[in-house]
Amino acid sequence: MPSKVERLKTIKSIISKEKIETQDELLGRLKDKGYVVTQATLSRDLNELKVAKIKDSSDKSIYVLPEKIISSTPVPSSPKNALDGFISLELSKNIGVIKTIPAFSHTIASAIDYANIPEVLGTLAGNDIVILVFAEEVTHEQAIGALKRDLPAFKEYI
Amino acid sequence: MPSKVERLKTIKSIISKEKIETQDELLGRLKDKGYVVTQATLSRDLNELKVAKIKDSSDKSIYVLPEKIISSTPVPSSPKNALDGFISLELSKNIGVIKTIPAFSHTIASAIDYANIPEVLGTLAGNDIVILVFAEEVTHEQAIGALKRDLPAFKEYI
DNA sequence: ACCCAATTTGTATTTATATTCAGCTGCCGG
DNA sequence: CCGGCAGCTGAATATAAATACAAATTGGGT
Repeated sequence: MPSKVERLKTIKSIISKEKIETQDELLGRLKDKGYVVTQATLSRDLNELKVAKIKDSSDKSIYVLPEKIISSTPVPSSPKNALDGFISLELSKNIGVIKTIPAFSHTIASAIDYANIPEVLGTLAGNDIVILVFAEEVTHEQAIGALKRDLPAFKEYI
Repeated sequence: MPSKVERLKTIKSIISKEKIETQDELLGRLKDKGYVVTQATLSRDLNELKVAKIKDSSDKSIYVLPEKIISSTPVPSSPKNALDGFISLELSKNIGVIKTIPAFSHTIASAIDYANIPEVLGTLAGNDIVILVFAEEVTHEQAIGALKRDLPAFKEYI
């Protein structure tokens, strides 16, 4: 009788239905259902299930199943040619305007999004334009510096 | 000198680019960038950012930003709550940037449009972002106040 | 049934993370 | 200018989770 497999299924079931905050808590719920194990085993089970611990609103940490998670692993660098289609960048107050070859705007916008530049609050792509919103205190020099820093390909263009 | 705000942004940036396994590791990367804090502060920062810890392939636990995680409460097919999919709001001068779960931006933008908030001149929705343009003299506090006033659902999120 | 190897588990411990408490700083109202 | 309040932080500590190690269990293959 594959007791472990059943236990894993039960764990998934519990986690999907209740807000579990600690392994000890889960331990108790498992005991209710007849599975008596220790915290060590549970830790290994959760690892095997690749269960994540996230913070919901508010202040509580709860376990969630991996099905709920998008693109888990960060990739160190973006594609080399992510900036193909770039034409120009101009700044006005806290807004940046990138002109692109038509249809290239989305590629460039996501490259910038992906770089997750702290100074850039967000991007919005049109057909041949990308609008960048910079954080309030960021100067034009800092903005350009940040783009070059986190998206080295920019150096060739700016 | 909003040192904390900058630190939080840097944390987001680091987490999005590197596989960070522990807070001590993140502590070191922050020190590299000039932010010297203790693990206690970092724990509080991560809590504030609602950073999750997930297990990637294989056996490594890494931190990920909440943008990567689908709201643990399944989304109603016909959005009961107009703000389903809302992730975050940041302000810069007279511009507001709302991050959303992909494809939810238009729903949220129309909710804001529909609320007809006098302080909001207009909205523009991308894929996972909504840009708000505020009237010139509106302060950040007034902007947030107006959103909560005319779109009570916002209170749960901001 | 027996043996061996692999898997699973518990105990004790280490490692990682959260929290308590106190001190500091900046700001607001008087 | 002062007193007090709110936010931020570090040091110390408490709590939670992961792991080293050894013992127990399982599942063939003979």
